[in-house]
Amino acid sequence: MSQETETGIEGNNPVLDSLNPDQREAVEASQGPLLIIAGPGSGKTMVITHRVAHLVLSRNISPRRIMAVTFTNKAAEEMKERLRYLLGHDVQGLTLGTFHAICARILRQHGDVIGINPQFVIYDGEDQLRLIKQAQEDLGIDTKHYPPGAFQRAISKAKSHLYGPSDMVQHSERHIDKMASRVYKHYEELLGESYALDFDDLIMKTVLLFQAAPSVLSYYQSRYLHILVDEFQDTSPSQYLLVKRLSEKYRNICAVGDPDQSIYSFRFADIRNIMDFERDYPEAKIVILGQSYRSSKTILELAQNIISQNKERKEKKLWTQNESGAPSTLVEVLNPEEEGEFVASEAGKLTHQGERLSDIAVLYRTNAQSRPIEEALIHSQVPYQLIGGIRFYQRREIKDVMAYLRVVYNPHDNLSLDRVMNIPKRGIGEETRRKLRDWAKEENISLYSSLKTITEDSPHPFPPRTAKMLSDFSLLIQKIILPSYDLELVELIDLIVQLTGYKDYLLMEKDGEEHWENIMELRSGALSYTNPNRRENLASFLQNATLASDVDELDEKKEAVTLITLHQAKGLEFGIVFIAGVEEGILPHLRSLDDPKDIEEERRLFYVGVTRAKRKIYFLHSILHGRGSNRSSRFIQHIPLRLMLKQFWVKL
DNA sequence: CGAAAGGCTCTTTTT
DNA sequence: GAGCCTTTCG
Repeated sequence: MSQETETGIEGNNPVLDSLNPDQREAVEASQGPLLIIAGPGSGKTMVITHRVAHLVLSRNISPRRIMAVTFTNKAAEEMKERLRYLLGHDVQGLTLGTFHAICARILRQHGDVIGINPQFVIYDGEDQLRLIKQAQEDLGIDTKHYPPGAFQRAISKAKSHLYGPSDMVQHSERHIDKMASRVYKHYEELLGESYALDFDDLIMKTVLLFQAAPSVLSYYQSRYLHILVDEFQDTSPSQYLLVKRLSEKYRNICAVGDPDQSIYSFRFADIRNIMDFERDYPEAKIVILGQSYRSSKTILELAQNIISQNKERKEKKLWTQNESGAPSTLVEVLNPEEEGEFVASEAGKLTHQGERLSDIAVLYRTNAQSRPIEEALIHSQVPYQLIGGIRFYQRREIKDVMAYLRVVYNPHDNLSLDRVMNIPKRGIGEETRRKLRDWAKEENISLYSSLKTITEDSPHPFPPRTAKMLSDFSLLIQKIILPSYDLELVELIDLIVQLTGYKDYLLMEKDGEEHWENIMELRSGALSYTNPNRRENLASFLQNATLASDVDELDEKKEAVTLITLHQAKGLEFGIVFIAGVEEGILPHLRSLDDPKDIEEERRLFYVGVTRAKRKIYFLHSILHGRGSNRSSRFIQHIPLRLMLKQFWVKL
């Protein structure tokens, strides 16, 4: 995939010479708001990177004065890498990262203005759910009748729109909304007591900080002469407001995205942001990147054929100078197991034809679909790498150790302390923990503080045996916390594992070895944290762990088939792409069937999948699925034969 | 009151 | 199959 210079004049500007006229325009327009609508494979990442390089090299703008927001940490890393190449040295001072990472940094630095402890910990979805559950219990709201997940969603939605608990009921008198508002309010109190923020808080509180402290806002506004936002179609209202505020002074905001690839509405991303952009910045320059350097003509045409069926969209022309390429194939198999077997067998054939496994991917709608494919690949000894599923940092044993580390970092993190209190099992059960929570609440102190006051002759509400267990645990935590300031991160992990007997605990259970190996992997990850400031090390280790995404783990060079969800595949490309489960009920997903808007999003998701491919796509449709039979997806109903062949696959 | 074992339900996508 | 809950035993 090499891109030729189209100017015909051999320049000496490595930042501009490799670009086509549209890309070049997008890179060079360095004054005022700019909206780049970038079709799949149109060199979007290159444009953003070169734009930054151009600002630094040709416009003499200090990297310190540029902010670039990416969708994943991996994208940020890659961008850093390419900038290093273009500039010939490391970029110093550039603000580059995801919304969450950038906001976390701002809040650690200036959050104290609105009462945020700079040592805050970040709660992920699971932590969030447990805390909401606790909030419900405190309020006496039955968690069975009112599932915590529903409140979690409601709260996340509110936060993404910058609504506080009281805003929730303002527009509604419904019983359930009132209840949600109460849960939200108490959940906030619990977060505050633990010096914790959830994902949505990172964005929301940053906006609130800017509102409460104009001087802080003005500092950042003056600093950031240029702001770039990638994947703009997937920003939430709070994220959009954030960049809008930040760019108010210079109005040099560059938004890059593709409405046809908007697939995160469930995370409250709002496609309207990209429309609002033109309204909010009427003077905005708009550049459309329509030339694809990725896909063959056949694939691009097929993709257009699919996406053009969406009603809610603006037509945009895509073209390519790539060759026509082979038609794609719709493969009908019997069941999901055979889907896997087909992939395994075809991957074998493809490698014989000179394809590399690293250039093959299997895309699917739901994580659960990966299993039969994995099994077939294992059986046929085809190496693969699975992205996502049960994420590394989400595994129980990893979260256990991380919880200990969090307690060391911030002993007031009640949730983590509560988690760790009986892991490994040390006789402090559910009932005792609840009693301790209630007691701490009465005394108006943190769990940690209450734990420390328990001695033989101090007043406490526990029977002697239980009190002994609690004070023993308290001493154990002291033994970890006290030396922690003098220990390397790895030594700290070792100390935790050793003092708690965590290894034996793990090995007692089934698959213990496997779990223990994960701990060892965590340990080797900790080795790379070599900041002489040990607190800083711990802080960034914890933060990176919670903000890490699955795609960050992807290794493009690895000689293995990549297994990945359609959502996570956004932004990636592969020579050969298999899309599994191209069936009604899976793609489009069952849960989207009754809302045309959701169907359109599913179609965009399918479009994202299709446009990952450079040379060939296999659509897999298994006729039998779980309990019943499935029709093939409506998304492939009207694709002409010259673009897509049909094939029945029968296992030999 | 805690731990272990067995039965139950539910399962979209994720920073 | 994983997490959640109930049951039963210590």
